[in-house]
Amino acid sequence: MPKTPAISDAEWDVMQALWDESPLTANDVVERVAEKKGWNPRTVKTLLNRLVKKGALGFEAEGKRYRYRPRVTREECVRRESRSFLSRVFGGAAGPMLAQFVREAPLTPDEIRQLREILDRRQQKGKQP
Amino acid sequence: MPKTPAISDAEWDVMQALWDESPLTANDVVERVAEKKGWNPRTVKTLLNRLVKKGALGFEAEGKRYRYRPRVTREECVRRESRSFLSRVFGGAAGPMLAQFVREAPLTPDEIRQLREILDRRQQKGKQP
DNA sequence: GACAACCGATTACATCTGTAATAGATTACG
DNA sequence: CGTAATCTATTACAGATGTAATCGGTTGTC
Repeated sequence: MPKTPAISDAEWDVMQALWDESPLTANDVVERVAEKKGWNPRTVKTLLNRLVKKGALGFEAEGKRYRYRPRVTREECVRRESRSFLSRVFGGAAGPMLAQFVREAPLTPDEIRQLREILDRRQQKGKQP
Repeated sequence: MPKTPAISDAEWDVMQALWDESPLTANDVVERVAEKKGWNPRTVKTLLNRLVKKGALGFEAEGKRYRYRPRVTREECVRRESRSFLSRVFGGAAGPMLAQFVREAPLTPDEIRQLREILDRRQQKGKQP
């Protein structure tokens, strides 16, 4: 497993676009994130470059342009960010964090049902060792 | 409501100490976080200073030393970080985020029960319009 | 073939962060 | 009192970040 590099706020937007669909050319990425974020296309190019340097993205040349694609999975990065968030803000205690969100986050009835199911399954697992 | 300033990783450790107990002198804070984090006491002083400048901490002089205390609540900051984390990593969708954590986070049976209860209450609320 | 358009590479630059060290004021000790 | 110890304030400094602009090569256009 390649260690997932640190990915900054702005860089996340670029990664998300490429996790949603890849490979993409720089311009493809610009189309998907630049206007949404109010960024200059140059800014997006810079971010792509940095992400390549960090090893988070790779690319193949296609004629004079590049086609970028992730070299780290979204899951790895999500896990890393989650751990970091959890330890920074909740001292690593998932329970209280979840309690807060489950109490306050906007959730559809369906999502509530799904979460209950997941918890049910976990509870069952715990019962029969 | 004072806008909560951005609080960096290292600064969170200092804030947590002061949210747990305040006011504290610089040395009190050093005692609580420096060794745990392997920081030089100077580093803690720097962080205290920056947090004062940011408006996250206030202090009263007590003789030649200061007694620091938070000027923003933990809740505000937690909410801010949570929103930021959620939108960066999960595009703002709390449902999937919770699903992932509820599936993978280490939770005690008791925590699982509590989460179920919270969900139950929310489900009830939804039923009676 | 000349010039414009486009692309990636390099450079810019102010902030923020992590991590201290030094300076200056003050106080406590001998 | 004078000197050392102790505080806070100021300064340091490299790396990360946000946000671009410029350089240099390639290509498409007339």
